[in-house]
Amino acid sequence: MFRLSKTTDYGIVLMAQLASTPDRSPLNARELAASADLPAPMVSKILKALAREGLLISQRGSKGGYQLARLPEELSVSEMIRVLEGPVALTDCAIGPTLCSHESLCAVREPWQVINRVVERALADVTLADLVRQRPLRRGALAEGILQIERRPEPRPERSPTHVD
Amino acid sequence: MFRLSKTTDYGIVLMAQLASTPDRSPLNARELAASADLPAPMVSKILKALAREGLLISQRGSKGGYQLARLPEELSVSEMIRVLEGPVALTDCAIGPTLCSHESLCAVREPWQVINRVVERALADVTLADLVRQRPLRRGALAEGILQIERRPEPRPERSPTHVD
DNA sequence: ATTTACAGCACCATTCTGGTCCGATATGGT
DNA sequence: ACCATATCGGACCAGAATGGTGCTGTAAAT
Repeated sequence: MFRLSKTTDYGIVLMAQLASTPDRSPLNARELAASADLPAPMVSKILKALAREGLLISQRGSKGGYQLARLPEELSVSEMIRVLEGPVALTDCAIGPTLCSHESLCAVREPWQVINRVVERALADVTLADLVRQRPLRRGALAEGILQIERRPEPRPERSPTHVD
Repeated sequence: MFRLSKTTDYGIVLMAQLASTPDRSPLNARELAASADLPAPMVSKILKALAREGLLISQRGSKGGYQLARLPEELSVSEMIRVLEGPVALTDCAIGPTLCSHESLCAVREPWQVINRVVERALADVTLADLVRQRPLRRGALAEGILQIERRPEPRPERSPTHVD
């Protein structure tokens, strides 16, 4: 269905939770799970991964917990996705050459790389700080595009297909 | 890994193949599978789905096959993805309200909807005609953004994390 | 009537995902 | 020193989704 995994979804919610806490004392996994209403073992697992990858700082022992490793302004959605989900690659050939055996035949490779870069940039342009703010977007060409989209709700009408799962 | 399914990937390649054939006589599943070097039963299944959803016109019997239902300029990548993969929804709450039980707690819902719209629009702005063309992009604010991205290869340097699978 | 080729559907193996659990280790407090 | 608290690093598991196959039926052309 072209969606992020729950792991990533939860992970970003947890990061946002950490970013929106006023003080910077570490929060432990149980507290975070409770305040986000997510399954505790799952939360624990995700936090571990985020710490291992350097997006969170972990503190062991009593009074331990997790803190953001950087300022919310310096943590992009793209990076969180990459850490939890792996690299953004809509198709195999979207990253680079010689990953797909059909290269010589397939004419669609290069356009995919462009599309991929657009999506990645859209995600890189939103930071954790934007997520916990009311009006979410600020800088960059794509942010401008976003605002334009918000103004005109349906620029090119496309019928919603009668798709059944 | 945040990627499209093979079904969608193949489907778009097949659509592109049909868009790039000079004459508009129908191509059958076997021919398409051979020229794209993809497993024939899989190709057949995907073409059926595309025809059922109205993106292709099927012709039965001998000399039958598949044709594009519309001009390549009128078939967007977003639509092909939606037909083959389902609606674009990066998270559960990205579409609308009351799909997620955490709404009252979660502060991240609205930003996700915006991000989702950006991604969807990026995909809606590229048509099948663009995919089979050399210089792929034309109109719209996002297309401009894409060209800008192409000019400056790495606008905001982000370290590539030492991620292992 | 025969051949060609799509339509629909059931089926299967493998992988991925969401979720759980446990022993080890580090820290703070008593 | 000891204990409670928490993270760390695994293994582990059930169920769903994915990629891929096969078969029967039906429409069209010769």
